Amino acid sequence: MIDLAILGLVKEQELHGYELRKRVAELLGPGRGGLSFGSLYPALNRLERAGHVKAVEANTRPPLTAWSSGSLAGELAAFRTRLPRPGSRGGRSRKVYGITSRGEAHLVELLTEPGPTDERTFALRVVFCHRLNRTKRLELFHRRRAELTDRLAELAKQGRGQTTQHRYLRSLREHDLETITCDLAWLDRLIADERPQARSEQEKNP
Amino acid sequence: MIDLAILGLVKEQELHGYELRKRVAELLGPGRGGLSFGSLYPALNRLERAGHVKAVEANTRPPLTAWSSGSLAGELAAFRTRLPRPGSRGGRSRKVYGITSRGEAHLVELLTEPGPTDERTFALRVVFCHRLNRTKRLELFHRRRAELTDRLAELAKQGRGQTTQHRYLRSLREHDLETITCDLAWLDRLIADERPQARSEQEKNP
DNA sequence: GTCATCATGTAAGCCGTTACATGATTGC
DNA sequence: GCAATCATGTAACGGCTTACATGATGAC
Repeated sequence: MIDLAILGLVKEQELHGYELRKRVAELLGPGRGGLSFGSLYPALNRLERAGHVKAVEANTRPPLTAWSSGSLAGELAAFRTRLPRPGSRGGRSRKVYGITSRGEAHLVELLTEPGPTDERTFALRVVFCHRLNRTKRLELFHRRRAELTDRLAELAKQGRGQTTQHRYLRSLREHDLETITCDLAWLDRLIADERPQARSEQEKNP
Repeated sequence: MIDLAILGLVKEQELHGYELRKRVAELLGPGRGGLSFGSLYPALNRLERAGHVKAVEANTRPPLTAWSSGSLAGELAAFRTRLPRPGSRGGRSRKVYGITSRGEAHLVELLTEPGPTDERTFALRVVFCHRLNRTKRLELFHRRRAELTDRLAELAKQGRGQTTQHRYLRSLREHDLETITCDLAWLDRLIADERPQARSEQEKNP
């Protein structure tokens, strides 16, 4: 989880820990919680030792990396202004990290590897899935879809068994059903949007 | 979390660890994961030391406790049949737990105490909220509702900021919005159903 | 000069998991 | 007799949090 978040973000732009934390929290969004320094900094050191990221010189002009279309421009600006003014002092207290080629490969692995995935991780995978080619991306979506239909089946199985659950359990199960159905519809939208013609349609009408 | 699950279940019926695990998994439902023995048994011992549960003699005829209307009857039967046949041998290898009055008080605390609550815990609280009076139950629902509207506000705030997020992040955010809205609608249904007249209406038309 | 914020880290602990060890009972 | 399941536990480890320690920079 944490590795995916870090690699995905430093691939987009060189960052230091403190800023990284903010970005992760923002990326995960409200309800999926944040990330504490106590886990972030050790993770960064670990990734550095593993050669997935490397410390780079704090760059006054961070490279404009490829969000699809100059997105995050406001934040890039904010990041720039927050840099120490050029002549303030020689030493930098911040440690800015960039991704290595090993790190890029690892990022793709983290996005691709199968096995059951929790909500947070899947959300991050979606956010960074533009790093994959369409085939791999569709695999990601379809694997998730299969997982959800399995849950749906299990839910239905449970429902057939005990008919006389009490009020609140019944209500919870109904809501579970709703939630999974909603998630499936979202996935189907994501999958449908991968059809090339759909994609260009969408770009025509924003 | 684990304490809530254990106390809630043993309050309904005296149970041993192995069976308890199954019930918890079933209660949480697919997608919210299960509970390993490695955490369950230590938790039971801890709760026993704390006087929240006590080991009782394995009872061939478990007391019919108050699900609203003889629910879970099938499972009670299953539990009964799985008991060692009366004359098989004197010793029992299973340790059956029942709740104590201290445990009952603690259960209400766990259902009532404020502070941010994760999905699993809230689900369990809903399942066991029939242990609370209507006032406390409504407080539970309203606290959750407030939490969700906060998230909604934060989501809206984020959306106003960066207009040019890329495709997949935008899609994720839209889905987050959908999900929270759906959760809120569910809560509103739960809250509405607590109106006395609504409740009796519902009992008339099942 | 002092207070908030930025910035990096370590240490202790919580809560859970997997893997292992052990043995009784049941079904065939 | 043997395998599957029932049943209880321990040990090691994982991943994350909180709390603590430290210090630079900027705003007023």
